[in-house]
Amino acid sequence: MTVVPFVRPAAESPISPQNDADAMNSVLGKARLIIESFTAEDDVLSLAELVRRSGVAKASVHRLAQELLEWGVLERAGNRYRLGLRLFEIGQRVPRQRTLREAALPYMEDLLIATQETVHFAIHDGLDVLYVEKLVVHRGLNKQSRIAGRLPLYCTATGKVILAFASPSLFQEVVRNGIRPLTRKTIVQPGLLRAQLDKVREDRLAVEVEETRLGYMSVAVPVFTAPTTLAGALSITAPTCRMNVGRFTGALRTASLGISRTLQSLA
Amino acid sequence: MTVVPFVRPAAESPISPQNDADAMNSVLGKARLIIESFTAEDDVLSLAELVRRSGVAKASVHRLAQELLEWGVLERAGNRYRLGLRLFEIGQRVPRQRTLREAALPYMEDLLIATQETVHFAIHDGLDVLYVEKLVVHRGLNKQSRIAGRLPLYCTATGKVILAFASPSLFQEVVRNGIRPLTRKTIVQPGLLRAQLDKVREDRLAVEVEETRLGYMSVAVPVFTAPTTLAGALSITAPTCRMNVGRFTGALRTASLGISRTLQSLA
DNA sequence: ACCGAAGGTCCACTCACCGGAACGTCGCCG
DNA sequence: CGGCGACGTTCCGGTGAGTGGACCTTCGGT
Repeated sequence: MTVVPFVRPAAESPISPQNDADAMNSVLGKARLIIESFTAEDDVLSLAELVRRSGVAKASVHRLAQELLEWGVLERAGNRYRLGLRLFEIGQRVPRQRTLREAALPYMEDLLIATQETVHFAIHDGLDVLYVEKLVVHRGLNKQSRIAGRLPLYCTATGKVILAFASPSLFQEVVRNGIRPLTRKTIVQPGLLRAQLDKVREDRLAVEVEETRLGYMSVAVPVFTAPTTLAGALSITAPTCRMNVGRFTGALRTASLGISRTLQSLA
Repeated sequence: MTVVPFVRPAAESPISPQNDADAMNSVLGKARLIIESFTAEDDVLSLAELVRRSGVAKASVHRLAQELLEWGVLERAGNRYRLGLRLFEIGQRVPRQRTLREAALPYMEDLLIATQETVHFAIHDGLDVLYVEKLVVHRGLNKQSRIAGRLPLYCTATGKVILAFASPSLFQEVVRNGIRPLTRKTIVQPGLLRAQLDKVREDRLAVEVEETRLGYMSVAVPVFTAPTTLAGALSITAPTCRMNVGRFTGALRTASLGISRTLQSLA
């Protein structure tokens, strides 16, 4: 059995300021602590591990787990627990995600075929980009990003698009929150970043060069629901050597227009 | 404002036997009733509508909604509610769905390119198939199936695969539960269905001809995690006139083997 | 001005929830 | 073998989180 350290990193968690302070004297708070004990890496947890991670009393975890089990939000795996299918099912009903995905997916497939590189569609959530959809070409083994994964706004091409078209206060908040470099190429000077964002707004195009991961770069364009309102950003990521900004930008622009049109027609 | 009838259909709901009987005297039960008030069609609900649909007292719905709002499980849209992004995010962490999706998606893209028809990956859940992933070619406007959507086991190609390789008791349960035809071509005689399933097991191939929707048919093949254990089923759906069983079967078999290999390698 | 229906708030009662403690079981080690 | 620690599970009495009826305000229609 894998030994798990007592404290969770809890550094990147954008969930809430009071992580376990007063969330505990409400049933929903406890349920939340239990459910959020699962991560993409540790997806099967024993009761004892749940107790440790959530900080909820053992008897309570046990009782709540039974109830979540009956609901289908949790499942048993041996005598350990994992998140259940019902959660996936409900998660797919989320309107923001569903409409964007339905509109974007066909165009993303076109992009994938045309470029043979990884395609992302990301939206704004807190201080991160949240990947709503991602398509990879065969054997592109990248554990870097995953669907519903998060990355900072400041070091991704999609994030720069979102920052560029969002209110200036978001940029300030990002700076105030601190820019932690992911690679030695990550842009950490707020002034430099701001200058880039001005250019992004003008060109309707953002680029990120090995700022998230060495050896890889991305290009992103905005996707609008209405002429003024940004829905999200569409990007292509490729090894720096294979990147062809000009060609990819054209393909991205075409796809972005198609998605915008689809979104507006079904609104 | 749309008028909503007081009682929900509640016919197809595989959620639970006691729909609102004693689920109400537990916080989680109430939260469940509230969350499951949202459907793919009615995805934005007012407080009053939530009260009507869930059957929970107004003050309680209000209080719980605030808490779910803070969590991000619900979002506000004006002064109405909808399911929130956090739910999508958590839903994508569900292991069963995530590993299958990651393994299957690239091969499904190949299938889409090769056939230019709708591709489904479905798994078994209760008496239904649950679509884990779905790819459609451009402008294939089909509201019939959607990701995380459900259809009965007995009238889908994927469902027949699952029935064929599951324990016989599942077939009995399906029959006992009653076979309601979706079209006039849906097979309703248990004997006939059982004979088909025997053939499916032998051929490792299932076909459905306009049994779900007139004008459309599907072909499905099994996907195994281990030589004995079924992971799910992979299918292609097309208008009857365009269907080419022979060619599509070959493509499906290839993809199925690829997915199986990927699944086994990362297990 | 009146009405009905909506969202939101209040508050005293009470029962669902809590969690410490105890129990049965497993695997490990001396 | 027998003791030990860690685990999953169950029990039960006290209590405060949760409850929901009543109430207030706002808004749109007549």
